[in-house]
Amino acid sequence: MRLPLEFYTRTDVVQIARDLLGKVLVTEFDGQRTAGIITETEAYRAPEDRACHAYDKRSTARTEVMFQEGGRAYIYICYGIHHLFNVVTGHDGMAHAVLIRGIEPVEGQKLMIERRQLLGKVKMQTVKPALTTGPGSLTQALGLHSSMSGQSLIAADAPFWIENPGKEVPEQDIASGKRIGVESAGDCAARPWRFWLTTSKFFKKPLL
DNA sequence: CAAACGATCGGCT
DNA sequence: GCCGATCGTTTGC
Repeated sequence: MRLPLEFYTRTDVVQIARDLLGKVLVTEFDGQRTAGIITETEAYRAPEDRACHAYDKRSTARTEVMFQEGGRAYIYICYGIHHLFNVVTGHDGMAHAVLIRGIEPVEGQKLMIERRQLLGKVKMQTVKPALTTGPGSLTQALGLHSSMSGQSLIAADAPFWIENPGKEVPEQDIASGKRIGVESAGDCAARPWRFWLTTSKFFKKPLL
């Protein structure tokens, strides 16, 4: 079943980042469906988290969606090329989000490979970790785009959503460490707000 | 209006 | 392990 609004509007974004591991991210539009188990996440928590785009309550045209009620997508472009997918959480005005950094394909693998060849100019022919590991890679595989930022994950006609497959992820299968690429965030850089499923091969290497 | 800067990726050494 | 690509957003003058 799809995760309900109440899953996203909880106030502890770090807990939500943990809870998203093992859940299934599904995209379905233009008659094409792809899905993958979420294997790696990072929590971002404005206003005091310097690594967050909405740090110090900074609201711009780009980050405005982060301030809305949880249960939407915040998708932005990084390094001019990569579209990074985040799940907005918390109440209206909170500016919390979880970056999805890795998925393990479970549906539409062929389509994922086609999209990666087209958008990422990779020559991959089979499913392997590089297909959907890394925040910029999984959005290509799932067909997600920054133009979809602000879309609801709850609406009946949503083009993408997250499902609960029903099986619990054992606590011992979850590891945590520093977030990646946020060295300039001062003391916030040390926060262990990155989580991954140790039972999967679909997460990035740095383990601390 | 100009300039610097990324929550990265993939190829090559 | 290192390095260049690439461009929308933000910030500074």
